[in-house]
Amino acid sequence: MLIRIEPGSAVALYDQIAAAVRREAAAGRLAAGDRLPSARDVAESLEVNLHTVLKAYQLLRDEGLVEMRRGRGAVATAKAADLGALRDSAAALARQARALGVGADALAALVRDVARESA
Amino acid sequence: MLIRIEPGSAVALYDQIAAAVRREAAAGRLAAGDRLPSARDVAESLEVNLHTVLKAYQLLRDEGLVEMRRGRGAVATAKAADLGALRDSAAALARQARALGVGADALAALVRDVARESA
DNA sequence: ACACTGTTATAGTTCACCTATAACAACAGC
DNA sequence: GCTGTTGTTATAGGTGAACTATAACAGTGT
Repeated sequence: MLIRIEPGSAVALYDQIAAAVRREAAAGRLAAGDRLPSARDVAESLEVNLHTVLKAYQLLRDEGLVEMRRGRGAVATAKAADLGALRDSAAALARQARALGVGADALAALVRDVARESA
Repeated sequence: MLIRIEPGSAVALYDQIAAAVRREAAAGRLAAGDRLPSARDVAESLEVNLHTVLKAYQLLRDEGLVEMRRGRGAVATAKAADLGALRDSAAALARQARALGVGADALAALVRDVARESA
């Protein structure tokens, strides 16, 4: 499983890591039960602190995409696989936004706002 | 024009203010040429620093939603009105996400990620 | 037993965010 | 032209999240 980050980006490192995992799930490359690479491995690979990776994993756990236990690691849930359809819809929205000249950050802010209203 | 914020929220104040303006635009309550309330007025009204409001306005300017000049204030552009259709699509996506149990923040992160890929 | 995993604790650094104050420059209206 | 309003720029300080570093702890699988 490939995780890449941009160290100089404005988005937090743990957010980038979580997003990378979400992307994998949404692309259908994460079946229920699949193990994520250990936090220590990812930390070493990305040259990042262990806690930063764990924070990303815990964020995904709060979202219900993975389950975590000591000794066993982080395991993808059934919910993770459901993200595929959502990603397709999101891509359609992104195309529409791009046609209107609306950037990624602005669109994300709008979506977050709308999603919170209906919550 | 009504702008409300949550002081204790995790999202930055200037982001909340910008989101409130985007919401107004997306709801069709901002025609091209309409003036936004002056930054000083908003700052006093929200009990927030002037710079915080100006940062929100400058963010909207970078997105092309408003134009700003000294003495004249911030004025909505034609692009602001186009957000209506986008908001409808975003609402549909939000419903789909909600059905899958995906939260607002996770959805926003996914959308930002997808939108950046296609950029 | 042993190596591996996440969990928790403590402590320090860095930097975005927010505030506060002040002066400056362009526009609108009288 | 004068005056008040507006955004712009500058400087400075406080606060908290993010990130790092190190260490010890506690389940899990082999």
